[in-house]
Amino acid sequence: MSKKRRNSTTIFDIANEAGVSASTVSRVLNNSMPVDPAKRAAVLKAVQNLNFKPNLVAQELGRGRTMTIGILIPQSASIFYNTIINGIEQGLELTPYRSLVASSNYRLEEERKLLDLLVARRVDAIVTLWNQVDETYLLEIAKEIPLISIGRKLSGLEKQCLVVSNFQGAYQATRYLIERGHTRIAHITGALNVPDGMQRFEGYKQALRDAGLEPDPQLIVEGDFEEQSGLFGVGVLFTRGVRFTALFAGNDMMAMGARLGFYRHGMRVPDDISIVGYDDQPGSAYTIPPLTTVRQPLTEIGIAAAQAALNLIENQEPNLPVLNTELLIRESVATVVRNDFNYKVYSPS
Amino acid sequence: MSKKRRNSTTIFDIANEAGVSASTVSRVLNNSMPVDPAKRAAVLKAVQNLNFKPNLVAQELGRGRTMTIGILIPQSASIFYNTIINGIEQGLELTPYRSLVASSNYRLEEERKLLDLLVARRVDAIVTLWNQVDETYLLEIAKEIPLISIGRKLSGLEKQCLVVSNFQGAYQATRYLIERGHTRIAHITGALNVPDGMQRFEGYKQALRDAGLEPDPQLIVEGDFEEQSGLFGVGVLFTRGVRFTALFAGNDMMAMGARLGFYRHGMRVPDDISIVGYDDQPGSAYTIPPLTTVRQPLTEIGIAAAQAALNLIENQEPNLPVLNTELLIRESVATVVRNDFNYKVYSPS
DNA sequence: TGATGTTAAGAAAGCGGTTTCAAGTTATAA
DNA sequence: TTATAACTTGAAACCGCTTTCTTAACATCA
Repeated sequence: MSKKRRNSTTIFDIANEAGVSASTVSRVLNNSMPVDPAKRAAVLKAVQNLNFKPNLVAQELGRGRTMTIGILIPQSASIFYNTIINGIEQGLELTPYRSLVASSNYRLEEERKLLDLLVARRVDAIVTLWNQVDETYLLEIAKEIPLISIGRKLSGLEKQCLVVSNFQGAYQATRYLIERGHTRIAHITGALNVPDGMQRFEGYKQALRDAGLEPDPQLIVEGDFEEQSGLFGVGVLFTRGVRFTALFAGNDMMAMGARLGFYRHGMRVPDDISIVGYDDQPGSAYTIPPLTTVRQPLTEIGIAAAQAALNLIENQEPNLPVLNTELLIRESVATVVRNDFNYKVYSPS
Repeated sequence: MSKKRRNSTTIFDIANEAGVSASTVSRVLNNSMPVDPAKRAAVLKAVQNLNFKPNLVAQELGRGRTMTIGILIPQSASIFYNTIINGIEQGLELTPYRSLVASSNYRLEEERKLLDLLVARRVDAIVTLWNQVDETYLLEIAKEIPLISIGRKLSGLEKQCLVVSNFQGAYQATRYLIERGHTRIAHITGALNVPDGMQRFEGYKQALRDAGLEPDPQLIVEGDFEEQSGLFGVGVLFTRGVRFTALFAGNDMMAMGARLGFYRHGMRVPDDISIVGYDDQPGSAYTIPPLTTVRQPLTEIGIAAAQAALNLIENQEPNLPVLNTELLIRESVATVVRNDFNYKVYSPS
């Protein structure tokens, strides 16, 4: 069980081979101090000969810094989060820092454990994505380690939080449908126990009200961000026998589910029904028809988070920007000639 | 720049507080040896009081093992690879091992660098996914560190490689189309400079030949696994003015691109044209219509790889299973009444 | 009861680097 | 030419744990 693997050539072997001291080897390898060219060459040759790879673990311990930014995400098999991670890595590219990602797969206790793990690994900073850990615990950690929170506001730590307004995005989407002449706009919400779902829901309602339309409970179905619930939601709307010409889905996955629902009922998009999604997930540009949706600047978010984390490490202001959503207009929305007295009526099959 | 963060409470602080030696603290924390219950309690209390989190880096150095499996993937923002990673993590769940993933984003030099990084981090084993590094280099590494290669055969290391037959999957898909009465089956290939693309292409051709159909170059377009090339491929087929009733795409993304192409030309799927994809990526069950596709058992691949890596660490046979593809029949294929003299003819709008 | 075998627990030696410290060299200035 | 400053470089301490070595206390057996 506890076999050690203590064999690798060390800095001392190099020192031997090159006829210098270990300190010198270290200095050559790190370029941390001037070294006699001849010795430097000797060291480099020895490194070559013995195929020496410095032990990063030892380096980290010796230096007391790991040059690592820990990233905590809710789910690894998600392009959404991974796009942000890509952004973070882009932001780290020209620095000596690396990233270390941990995924909780939506399990709360796991999330906390992984957070502990990152701390135990002594990462130099932590970036969390839509985490759900108790705020007090997180604040505790933030006292010790530079922390950036994406997708979740932490009270007292506003400057270290980056949240793209869901409200605004949903408002934008709904507003757009209204402008295209839709007045009966259904909404399949995201999970309402997470802020994003709720905030998008609020944005939807506000846009309606601002246009003088009262949100109709009959047009609202609670979903959970999964395709399944989009499909199901359409079923619910149909069994309610309610009329609507457009649907705003809490995210693209549900939009796709809903779109399948319409397909099953023989309804054409956008001719018979318009759809707007949220997230612009990869593939949304290739749905039938290409989906109009709200895009969050994921890569930019990642880059900004990385920069902020670095700033924090250097004891500077995080300096997070305000980022906004963008409505990507594709082909899933049709303009309707507004006619308040003559809605089309859709009924199940 | 080189500010150290040498503050955290150590095992010695605990030892002090608890009135025991550091060794004892270690023994309590690791349950590695029996310790007097009173002292154990004292240690545990001290750990509580001082909110002690052992330094993982120091542990790793001290033990000479990191309890970490390094994973090298070509792209992080890909559900395909991440599903395998999930599998690996599942396979590691009940063990003391953790995973560390590194993504090269399809950059060859980066791939090699990351491999070096994993080695430098002294991971206990490495799992590579469809890597492209020079084989000799990889074999070199495999001599030092237990290595499992997924998606790529390494000569001389067959037992440590897990490759699900692309040939078989493609054969299966094509065969299915033939069985449903299709004889004019187009193929948009994957990137032909990677084995997967080529092997699927071969499987397609073989299935045709085995059915007495000669592959028609006019029906074949080279793609690159991206949606874009699927869309483009359909355009090419149309401008060729060639007739076909079915399309086998090298993967689901290209199938989606192609599907959009058909949509643009006003063709219905599957009524006018049948499609089969490859990979069963998430969302493929929710395309319009739901896509018939070839599934690779990704999670199982991951689990198997994890187990094999662990075996290797324990100096046992890797024991990788043979895993097969599965054809998921959904709704994108129609049966045609076979009529060799009366193909439908499709021409660009 | 004395000799021997077990055990618990502290001291100390790693692990493989980095960095401080001090000494030895060489360059600079007077 | 000599005193002094500026570098290079090796020795040694250190990072925070684990693990071996040793010793002291205690149990076992004849």
